[in-house]
Amino acid sequence: MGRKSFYITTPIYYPSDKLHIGHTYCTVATDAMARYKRMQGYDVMFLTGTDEHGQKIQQKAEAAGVTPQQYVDHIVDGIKDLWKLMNISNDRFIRTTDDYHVESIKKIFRKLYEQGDIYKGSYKGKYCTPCESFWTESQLVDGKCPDCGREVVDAEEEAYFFRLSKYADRLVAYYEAHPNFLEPPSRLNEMVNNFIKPGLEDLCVSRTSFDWGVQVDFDPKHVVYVWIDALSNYITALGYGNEKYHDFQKYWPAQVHFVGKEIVRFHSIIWPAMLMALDLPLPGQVYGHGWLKFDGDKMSKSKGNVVDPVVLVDRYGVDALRYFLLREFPFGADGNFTNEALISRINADLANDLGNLLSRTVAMVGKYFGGRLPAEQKADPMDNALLTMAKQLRGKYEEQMEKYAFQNALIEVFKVISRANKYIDETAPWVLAKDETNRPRLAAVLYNLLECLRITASLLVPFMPDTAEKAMVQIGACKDDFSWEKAAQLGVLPKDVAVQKGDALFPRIDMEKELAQLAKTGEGPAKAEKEVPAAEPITIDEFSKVEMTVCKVLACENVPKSEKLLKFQLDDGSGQTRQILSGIAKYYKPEELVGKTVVACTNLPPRKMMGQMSNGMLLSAEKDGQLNLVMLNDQVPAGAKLC
RNA sequence: CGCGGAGUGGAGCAGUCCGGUAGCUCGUCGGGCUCAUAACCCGAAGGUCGUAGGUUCAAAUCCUGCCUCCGCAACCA
Repeated sequence: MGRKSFYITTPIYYPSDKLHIGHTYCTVATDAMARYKRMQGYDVMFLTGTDEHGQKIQQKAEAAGVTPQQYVDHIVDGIKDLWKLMNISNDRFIRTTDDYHVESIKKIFRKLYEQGDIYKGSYKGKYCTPCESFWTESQLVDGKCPDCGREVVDAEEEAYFFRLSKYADRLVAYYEAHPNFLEPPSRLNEMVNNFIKPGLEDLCVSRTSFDWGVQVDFDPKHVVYVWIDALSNYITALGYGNEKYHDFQKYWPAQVHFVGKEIVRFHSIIWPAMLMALDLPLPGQVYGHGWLKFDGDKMSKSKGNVVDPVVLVDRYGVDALRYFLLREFPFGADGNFTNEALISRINADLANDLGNLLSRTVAMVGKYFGGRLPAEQKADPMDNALLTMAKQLRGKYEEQMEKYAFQNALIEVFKVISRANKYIDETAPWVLAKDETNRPRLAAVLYNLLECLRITASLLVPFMPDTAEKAMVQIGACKDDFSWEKAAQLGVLPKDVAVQKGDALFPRIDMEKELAQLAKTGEGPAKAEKEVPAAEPITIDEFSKVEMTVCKVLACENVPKSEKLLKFQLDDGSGQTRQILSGIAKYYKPEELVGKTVVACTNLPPRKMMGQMSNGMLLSAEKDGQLNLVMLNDQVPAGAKLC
């Protein structure tokens, strides 16, 4: 009963697409932490889930021809399967479409409204009647609709706002009083400089432009926007505002929210302010972990470099991937994912060091003692270096784990594994085995090795649960021998312990073959997945709607502060100069284009970029990162239409 | 002057807050061992710590300028 509680969360993921290795990374880290705390005896609540509302889902569902609920149900099933595959031990899984969550959100919204922290306001702006679009002053172009260029009228769109500004001072005071609230600290500076110092504005917390969300019950035209809907999951999942669960008192406030650095802002500013408004305690810490990049590039679907965890697990096993993710990358900083690094880790650490240590130790017990050690054993001073290290390991490990420094915790564990391998060399059991009189000494050496394996394997449980269990069976230990308490003790296994030879924990991987294999499957799975839907046929009528006009470049210049844009003044044969912006600054210098004959699509709606109008699109040809502007023979006159 | 991060032996990183023998992993080379998953153990080579100044008895570490790379934001119709 009196057990201390530990509440830890992942973000709730947005199921508009399949999850990738980045989500897996965060969830695995949270899982390792949760398992570690359980091992220490905490009453752990580990929550993950999905954030299922919003316009994007609604649109995707429409495109797929299903209801939003059907759409998310399908993806969420996949997410749950993935967590099962990754051996994630979450205690709860919250979906923002769950009834109890919806009920809580309505209550929270109403409460904040009634106490004045949410008020009904409006975006003042302009409305373009033909386009049925709402624009703010700053979006207008020359005072006209940025889409169609027509006149707009004054209009107001009503929305509910959260008084975020009211909490700015309290937030700053809180950060000062709790310097560890946001880790790593560099992220806090970013928040304060970027968002708080310039002044916090009240936050729009409802929408009328789509309806896939929690309806505001006292004003059904509105749905609650993501901030309140999603962030509140951390408390609704405990039963705040609903009757589904009843352990809010027990677990809140959370010890830590693990989040990606892209959403640190919401968790370190909006979420605390909301909690302040609800008069609830703040979470102990928000930890913004880094991102995984792939061969140096940011992962993104469009680059086709998204790593699929399912494929990696199929090839190397779940524990290898879990280990790699937490060992290779410092948790707070960005990391670079490469297949070479993954295989190299598996071979060097898991196969050569850990797996081989287990294998050779168990093999020797089998070979020299038929699988069971004799109780008569003889210690030696040369054992001390190893045994001391093993005994002190738990302390060092704990120190790192408390800082969420998973990679350092694992380094400590593997130092002992490494030392044990060296110990085998120092003691040379195969030499001892040649002389019957050395049997007690030989038995002691092997016993010490088994004890080191027991301690290290038990501390690896949070990281590699399956592997640790396999090791446990092989060294003849039982569950009880793997407790947190016994991880700091020696002499736990019975002196006459019996081992059980098993399969290699991690077979060595042939790096070259494997890389070739991965390349064949297409840079990992990503390329295979990137199936471009077959171009949809269009009719000749549709095609002929596109107006393409030959233009002469009159002038061309860079757009200030823009990396990508060039600004063109074109003669399109109409007698008027046409301005077009094009994102090709990386490929062309402005001066080399003057006088050229180019082709533009001239019946696109005007569009504003970097504060300037663009009336059309220049045609270019792109392949593999190479881009060429379509240029025609200079004989072709301006104004000629392509047909 | 939008915000932020990073430049350390062939590769990937630690060390930078709190100046004082430049450390780890992989790779390379040489040696040892044979219990083990061609694994393990020992040793060696290899670095003007991006660059130019400054502070100091002393700078990878503190200060200033510059260069390069990366992310975020706004643009890539």
